[in-house]
Amino acid sequence: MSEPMYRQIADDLRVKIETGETAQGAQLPTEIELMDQYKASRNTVRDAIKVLTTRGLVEARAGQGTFVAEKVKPFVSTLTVEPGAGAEDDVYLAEPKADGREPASSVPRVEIQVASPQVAEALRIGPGEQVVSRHRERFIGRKLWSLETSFYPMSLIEDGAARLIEAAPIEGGVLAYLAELGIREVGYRGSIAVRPPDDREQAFFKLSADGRVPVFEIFRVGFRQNGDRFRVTVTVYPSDRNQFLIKVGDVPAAQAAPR
Amino acid sequence: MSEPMYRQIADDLRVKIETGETAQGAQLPTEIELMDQYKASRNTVRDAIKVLTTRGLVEARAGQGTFVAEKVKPFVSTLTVEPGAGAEDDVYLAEPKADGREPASSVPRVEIQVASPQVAEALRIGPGEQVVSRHRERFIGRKLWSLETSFYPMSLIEDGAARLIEAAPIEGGVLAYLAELGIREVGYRGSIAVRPPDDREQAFFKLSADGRVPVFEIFRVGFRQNGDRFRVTVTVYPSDRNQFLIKVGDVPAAQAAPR
DNA sequence: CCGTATTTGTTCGTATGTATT
DNA sequence: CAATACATACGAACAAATACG
Repeated sequence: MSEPMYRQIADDLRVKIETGETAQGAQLPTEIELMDQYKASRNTVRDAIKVLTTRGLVEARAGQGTFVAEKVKPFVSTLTVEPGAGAEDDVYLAEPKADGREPASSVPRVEIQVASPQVAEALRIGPGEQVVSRHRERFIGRKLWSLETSFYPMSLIEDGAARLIEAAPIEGGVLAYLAELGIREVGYRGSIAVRPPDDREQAFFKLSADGRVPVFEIFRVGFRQNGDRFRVTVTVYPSDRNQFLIKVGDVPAAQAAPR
Repeated sequence: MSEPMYRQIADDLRVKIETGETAQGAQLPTEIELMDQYKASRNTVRDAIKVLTTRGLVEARAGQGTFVAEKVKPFVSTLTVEPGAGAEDDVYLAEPKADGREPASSVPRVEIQVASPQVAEALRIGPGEQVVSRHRERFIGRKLWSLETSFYPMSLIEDGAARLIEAAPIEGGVLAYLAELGIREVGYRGSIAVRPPDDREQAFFKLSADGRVPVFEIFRVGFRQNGDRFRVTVTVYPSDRNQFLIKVGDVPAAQAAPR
């Protein structure tokens, strides 16, 4: 016939979920019960459930059952913040504290590394040159929010930015600290891509092991007055609970209507 | 012991693909051959391949075989284009014509619709009010690139923008046409999210039926001089072949180093 | 803490259907 | 039409995680 049985079952269950007939967080019928309902074998029922799992509609937990996934309220971050505006931290982001959720960061892990080809290219330094890497894990409330790594060329240290290599937060933000030293960011360029998470990201964000939930990778290059590139920041966000805003030109201050 | 066999097989194949031992576009061993190689049953081998399919690493074609997926060169679009700059079409995007790939659009499908709650909210019109919807399919070369729908409040038509309801392209772009009528966009706000594709999108972009490849949804609201919202544009891109740039402040004109 | 029942996870075997060459 | 390769479907068994008395 036309549609295979497992997809028909999946579709039937999907409709029940999307119309709310099966409530969020509620348990689906067990595989045995579904076998009965649809007169199908256990493997076929499982194939149907796998479709829903891949779409993120349900979550199966061994020993417990299969449950309708809870929809998470996305974090909204603004990408287009005028440089130098405000005492921002390592990020260019206006944090999503609007609805009372306050972002926080781990103490940075600071390393001196040989620049990866991508970072070297972005900073316009030679391959094999060293950079300072400052890596942090960021939270909102108790929720894991993002992984962020900034890379600075060693020349900044030689120019006096010694605190960059201290494994401690720089209060007021790195940008403010560098500005004191005369290194001002006058603009930045960013790219936004989506890719499957690597193992580290999967573990940190507790993403499903099947790589179903991709991550945003935001790659930013900061420019100083003379046009030099003085910093690269790579931030990774799970795509299922994040959303980004951009503003261009004159826009009223009122809140956006996301999604 | 620990790792199930199908994941071990998947991992082994993944490494072979990522190291290039199995070249792009090359055919994987058939399921029968893999059964032999790994001393596993056909179902187990298929489970392993399903993992790779979900990650987008391979593509199975019935009757032919399973092949290593070709990596597509992403289209890069700039999101932060100053309004009024250039004669852009229905989009706010600087098109990715840099590498000789020219974007093209279908003739718009124009409809008068009752605004969805989201569109109504974004345009700040009452629920149930009507809007003009202009929907287009966009290509780069022969590749499917994006689906775009713009919504305009009916009040624009009453103010003289009659050509908005013609099912024909507006040469020079809608923005330029509206500007002639004194309706100028002075800024916009956009949101970027990622979600699984719906059936229409899956069919149009020829995305795998399992919903593995999510789509970008870019939602933009345009503002005019008086702060009114006069247009909402929703553009959907497959996330596996698109990437976005933003520029803020002073950035040199040179090309970015994406990814 | 232990044992048992329940539920999903993994693996096998087998048969048949469908797409492609 | 036949051969090949993936897709769907069933049945069965055991493992692993969890819940509960």
